Amino acid sequence: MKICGSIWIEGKKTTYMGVGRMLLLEKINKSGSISEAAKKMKMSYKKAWELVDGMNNESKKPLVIRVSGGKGGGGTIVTKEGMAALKQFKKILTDFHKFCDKKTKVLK
Amino acid sequence: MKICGSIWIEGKKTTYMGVGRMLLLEKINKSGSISEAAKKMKMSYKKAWELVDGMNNESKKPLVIRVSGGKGGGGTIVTKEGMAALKQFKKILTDFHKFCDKKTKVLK
DNA sequence: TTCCGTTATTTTTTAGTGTATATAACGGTA
DNA sequence: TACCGTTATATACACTAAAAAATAACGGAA
Repeated sequence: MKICGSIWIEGKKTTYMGVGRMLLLEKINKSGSISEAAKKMKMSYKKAWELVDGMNNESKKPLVIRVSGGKGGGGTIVTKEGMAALKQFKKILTDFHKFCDKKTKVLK
Repeated sequence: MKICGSIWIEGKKTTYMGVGRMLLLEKINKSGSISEAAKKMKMSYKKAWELVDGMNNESKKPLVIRVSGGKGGGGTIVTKEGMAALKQFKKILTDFHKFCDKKTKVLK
């Protein structure tokens, strides 16, 4: 028996940040491309684009900046705000895992 | 912005206890019937039966006892162990809600 | 024996969600 | 201008998960 769970940050209309979005942002940050990140995630480009678009809409300042056309066809970079959001959520996530582990020990 | 989440107790093969199962058990306890509880939950009987069956399988001692046929067609009662499991999970749930509220306040 | 309402099980239908596919738009570079 | 690889967008398809529906099994009571 083990306590499991999931946690996320809810915005006005949709989810602002969650585990999937976190992993996606990290891969965008590494590759500089939504399409590349989507491949790594084994996720359709459309799905990845929707997640990114949703996050940007929920945030005052965009978490990523997307460029279409130009050198190399364009690309996507994670902004300072995006990196901060990542850090913030990771902290919440580790605390949540601690919470679950603690509750699991009490369980039996 | 608000921290949201869900939490449950995972057994060996499937979920042992969660919010849906908790509500279902409570309604079975009131009505003495899976089919009646399923109606209240606006859930198909099959789904309710599968949840109940799964819980019983995950537990050493059954959380409910089911009787098919007989007076009134049969029925289902929640055992002492079932009530204890309910109480245990409710405690975890309220602590989890506190956790989320606390994290939401820190959020900004 | 027949009736009743429940549990138990199988099959069919439906709804929703993600994927695949195709196409357009973009804008710097050669 | 033509090319390139990306972002952006629409449409059609596939698949899964849930619900709905239909049927069987059960066992006490009349």
